[in-house]
Amino acid sequence: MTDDDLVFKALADPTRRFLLDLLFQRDGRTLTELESELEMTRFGVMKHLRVLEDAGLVIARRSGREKLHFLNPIPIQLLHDRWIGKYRERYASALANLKNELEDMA
Amino acid sequence: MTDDDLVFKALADPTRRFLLDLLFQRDGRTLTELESELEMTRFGVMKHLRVLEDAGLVIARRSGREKLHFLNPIPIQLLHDRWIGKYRERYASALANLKNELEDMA
DNA sequence: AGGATACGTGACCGTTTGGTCACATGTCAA
DNA sequence: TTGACATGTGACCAAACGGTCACGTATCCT
Repeated sequence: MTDDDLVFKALADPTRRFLLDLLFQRDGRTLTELESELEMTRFGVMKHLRVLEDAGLVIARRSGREKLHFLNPIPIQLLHDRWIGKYRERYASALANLKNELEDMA
Repeated sequence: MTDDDLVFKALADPTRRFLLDLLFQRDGRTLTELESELEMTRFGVMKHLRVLEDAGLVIARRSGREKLHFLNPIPIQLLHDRWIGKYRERYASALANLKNELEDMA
């Protein structure tokens, strides 16, 4: 499985995107803290965090008996650079074409 | 299921991303034409195209006995605007912070 | 020391997903 | 009009996924 695929798959679940949002608001939270924001058992949240870690979207650091979770925006940046960007360019050129057609009609 | 979720889920499969790439190269292809590029039966490809259509990433038009498929970059643009963009900003500011720290060390 | 706290593992289970197939419908062209 | 072609439907199956639970380990605090 390629890196991009891990990231795309990780982003495919709404609970995981919500976790990213939580960490976006405030970093360095523990598992129990994140769990308290979700209607789900600790184990479910743990599994999701695992997927996010494997994709590199979350980086965790042990501190005593706690595990602190941090957001890593770099995979999303890379995804954008080598995949999403080109489709946005097409969107832009599509808009430009439409603009030209409208002007030709006038 | 929200629109964003449909798009994320559609993008989560490598075969579907490959189909988008094919349509990005050249639009308006028929199902059989797309099938010939994949190691998969026609039915598998049909299912994937269905998912892409439901997410709005592909728009199809019937022409006689053929069905022509077109790429629609707008959902990706929207996804970027209201989701991916903010994580890229954090990436940018993280880079800026790193730069500052390096300069302070000098 | 010992109880409370925070996290981890493996098994388990229902649902979704990716893929195939038999069969059916609509369309073109001689 | 008949045969070849292009797409569609529903059933089916194995694998992956989302989620829970019983149990276990490490750490803190008094």
